[in-house]
Amino acid sequence: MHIATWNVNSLKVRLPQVLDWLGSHRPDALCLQELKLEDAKFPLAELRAAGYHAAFSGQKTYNGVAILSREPAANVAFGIAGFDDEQRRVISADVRGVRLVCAYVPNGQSVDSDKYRYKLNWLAAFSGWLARELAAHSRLAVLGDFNVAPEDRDVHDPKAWEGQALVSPSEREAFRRLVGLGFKDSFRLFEQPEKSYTWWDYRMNGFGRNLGLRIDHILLSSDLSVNCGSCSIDLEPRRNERPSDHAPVVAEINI
DNA sequence: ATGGCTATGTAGCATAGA
Repeated sequence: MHIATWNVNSLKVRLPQVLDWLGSHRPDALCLQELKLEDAKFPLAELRAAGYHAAFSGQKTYNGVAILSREPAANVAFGIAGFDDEQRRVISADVRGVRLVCAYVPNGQSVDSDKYRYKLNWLAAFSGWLARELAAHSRLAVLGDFNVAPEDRDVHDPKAWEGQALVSPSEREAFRRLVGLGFKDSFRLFEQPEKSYTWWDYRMNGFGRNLGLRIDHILLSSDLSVNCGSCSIDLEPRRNERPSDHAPVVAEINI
């Protein structure tokens, strides 16, 4: 079973690339973030024609998440139970007996902003809810744009980023606490190339110079992680014309 | 170097992203 996550930064703009990618990789499930479109404009027919079902939670202009799957998803749920949030950032569903949580964690902007406080509150609520989800689903995967680079090796220039949003100690602590509920960062289960990142700034030829951050992750519960055969970042779509600023991450689970 | 680039909403720029 192959599962993947990709922040597409507008599904409207990136739809041809998503369809291409689905065609060449045929994942069992693909989690998308930053759809930036309302549900009425979700390209269901095009995805169905490509052989994929979709569960989605969209929003005009901002946010929006979806789970695409070859087999229809079951038990679709929206948001974080017990945490009221206008922003469409979480969708969950069962695909082939695995509980998938697709998440778009807030960016946080800067550490002295309201958005940063919202991010930390959001992560606390997310962790509390995931603890309950983990108790209910032994086969649980959390995929998405976490907007946290967990360690200095996930940052192209740790000195330059020190103390900023995405790498600040409080965010990293929140990420560690979340993983500590009983997950593995699937990417770190394996030997990986140095300077592996999933996001690069559009400006200053960030991708060409590999000035990136690893902020998109696939977290696996113990029952899944022991059966994880690989996890890798697919750099190819970042080389496309009009690319998303994020690259997809793919994990293979032998179940 | 507080710039640089992209997408959206909406009509010349503002906001957001990371």
